[in-house]
Amino acid sequence: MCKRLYLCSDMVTITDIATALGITPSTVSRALAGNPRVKEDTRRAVEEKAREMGYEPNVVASNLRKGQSRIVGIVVPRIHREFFSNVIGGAENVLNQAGYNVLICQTLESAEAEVKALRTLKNYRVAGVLLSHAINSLSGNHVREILGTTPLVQFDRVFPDLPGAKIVGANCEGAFQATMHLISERYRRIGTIAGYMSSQAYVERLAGYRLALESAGIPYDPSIVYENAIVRETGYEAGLKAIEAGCDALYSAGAFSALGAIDALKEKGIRVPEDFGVVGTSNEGFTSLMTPSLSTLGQHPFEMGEAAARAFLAGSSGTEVIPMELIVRQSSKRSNNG
Amino acid sequence: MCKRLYLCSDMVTITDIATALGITPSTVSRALAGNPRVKEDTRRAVEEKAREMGYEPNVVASNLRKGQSRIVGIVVPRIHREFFSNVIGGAENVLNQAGYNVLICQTLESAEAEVKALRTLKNYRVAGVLLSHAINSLSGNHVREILGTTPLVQFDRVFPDLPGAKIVGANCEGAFQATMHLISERYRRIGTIAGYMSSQAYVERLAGYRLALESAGIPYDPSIVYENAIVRETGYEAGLKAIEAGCDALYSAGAFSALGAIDALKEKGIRVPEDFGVVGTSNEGFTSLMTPSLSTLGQHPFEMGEAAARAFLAGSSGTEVIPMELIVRQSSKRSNNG
DNA sequence: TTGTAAGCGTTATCAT
DNA sequence: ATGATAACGCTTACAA
Repeated sequence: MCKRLYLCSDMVTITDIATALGITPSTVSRALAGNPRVKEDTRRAVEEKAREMGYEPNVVASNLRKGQSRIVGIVVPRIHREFFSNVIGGAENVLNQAGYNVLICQTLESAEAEVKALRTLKNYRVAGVLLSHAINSLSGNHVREILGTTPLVQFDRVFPDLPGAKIVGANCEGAFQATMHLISERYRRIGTIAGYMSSQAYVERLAGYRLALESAGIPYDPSIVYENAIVRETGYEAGLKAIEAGCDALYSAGAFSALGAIDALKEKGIRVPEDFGVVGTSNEGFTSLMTPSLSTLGQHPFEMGEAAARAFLAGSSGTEVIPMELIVRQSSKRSNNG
Repeated sequence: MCKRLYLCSDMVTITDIATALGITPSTVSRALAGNPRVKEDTRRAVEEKAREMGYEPNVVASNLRKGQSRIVGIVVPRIHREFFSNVIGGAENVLNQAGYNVLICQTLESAEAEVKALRTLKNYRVAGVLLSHAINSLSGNHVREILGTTPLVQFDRVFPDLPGAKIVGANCEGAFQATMHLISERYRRIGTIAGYMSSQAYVERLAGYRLALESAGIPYDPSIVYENAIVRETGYEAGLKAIEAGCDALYSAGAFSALGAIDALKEKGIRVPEDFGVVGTSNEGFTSLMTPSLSTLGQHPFEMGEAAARAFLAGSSGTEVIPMELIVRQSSKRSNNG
């Protein structure tokens, strides 16, 4: 019925190869593993037979025996966010080259889903975990308790109290720069869509914003700090409030929330950037395509992913800071009649 | 040194629980697996001890023993494309609920990477594979040879000759509708950015485009069919050529290529939609945000992912067609003056 | 250079 | 209801 008999039985084992060759599984294992303690002839014979029989190694068995796997788990809030999918891309890039595969979990910003994902990864005895926690996530202690001794690299959204490698953006410096830019463009009442204060990244951005104001002699006004989820809808609401509050600019700690704010401004007939300046955060693809194009504090997600992967591979436990880069586009650039 | 001794040794096994309780691993296994053939008291004792010792099951061992895993591999060209990350999201949604986890691989449109990914998944003895092949991918036969008897669900970009479940968009109907829309908006010389003819999805879109033209009595003109990669740059080039060729509209089989075409039109001072209509494919987020906003043939990636996952779970081998939906925005909507 | 044998942690079969 | 035992496929001392 079936021409290539070997391929059909599907699950060829090293024992099958061994018996076919009249040798033992150990030798086959060694030959296939590139162990030098095996005759050149034998190795060739084994390799040929393996190919002929369509052998594919069973990494499950191999992992069990070796007590380790070549899978790295990546846990992110949502994979369809460009920022995160690029982080994943960068990490995968480095990890694949090092012989690792990647198991991706998304938490959809749910703390319970995060716990479940971490537990699942632990149960697979993954070699390590790269984590960016859900916005309202549990404490660092809890993560550590689930993960036990599994190596952990945190990125972007990190628990500062949790030991181990961390890759973070230069949030404070970046927000400082973004806010200074708005000031230098002669905006004077600058509010901020600050994000969730449960996450260190947003705390730092707020700090940078505040620092910029104060260094320019502008008093910090908590009434125009909008602590919100950084999605389009909440950005829209913050935009409305900022208008009410007499703001003429907003620094948003997110990109989609900046978009929402611009929705509100357009709706109210307020011109951007002439009457109102907006700078967002994260260089999502749409930011350069919308009208007015959105000035934004670009992160380097691909590099962040690469850095996280390298930190895992190196077993590092330090904190690496990835610079941010202010990309000035239309939404914050007043015409030059200064 | 360490307070919670159990948590520190990290790898508690059912044998540890068994000895701690003075029973055998078999009983512990049964208790944990919810096997009814175990006394209620014992079950409770085991569960408590397991919790107390911080036991986490070793799914690697379990998988090896059971000869199957609860991992489903998903292979896509690039995860950062919204279309694919939404497919993944939909599939993950369904699969997680069914107790499966998802191993994601991206091929970056490279046939070799695809082979490697499939082989890796096979080596992990995944329960199944959901695949959207790289644009210049190998033949269906080759896929089947690598995967052996591993269940396969193809989606979006499928090999028609390969047996098994397929989830596809209504490409022909959709492209027909998109092109008819351009015709009804009184565009008359309509070109197309057709994509790679090595992929069935694009072949079908081209067929739909052609069908629409012919049904409207417009001759099909191969000289304004631009078979290209559907990225922004090639879209730009196609846009330039379409202008040269005297077109007044383009149906693009991709979204980014439509964007590129509009780049070219803007550069040449040609007004969209007044002088030139454009419809793209795939409802990427940016399409609604750009100016002019891009009319596009929306797919339903999330639903496609769900359908693929369900097809896997059901062991189905039929072809399911996910409808497409024309979203008319500015880029193809001429002002209403007759 | 190769074979023998034990074991990774779990589950399934067969006894008891 | 529980225990003993083997097995999943692979790796690795240790022995030969």
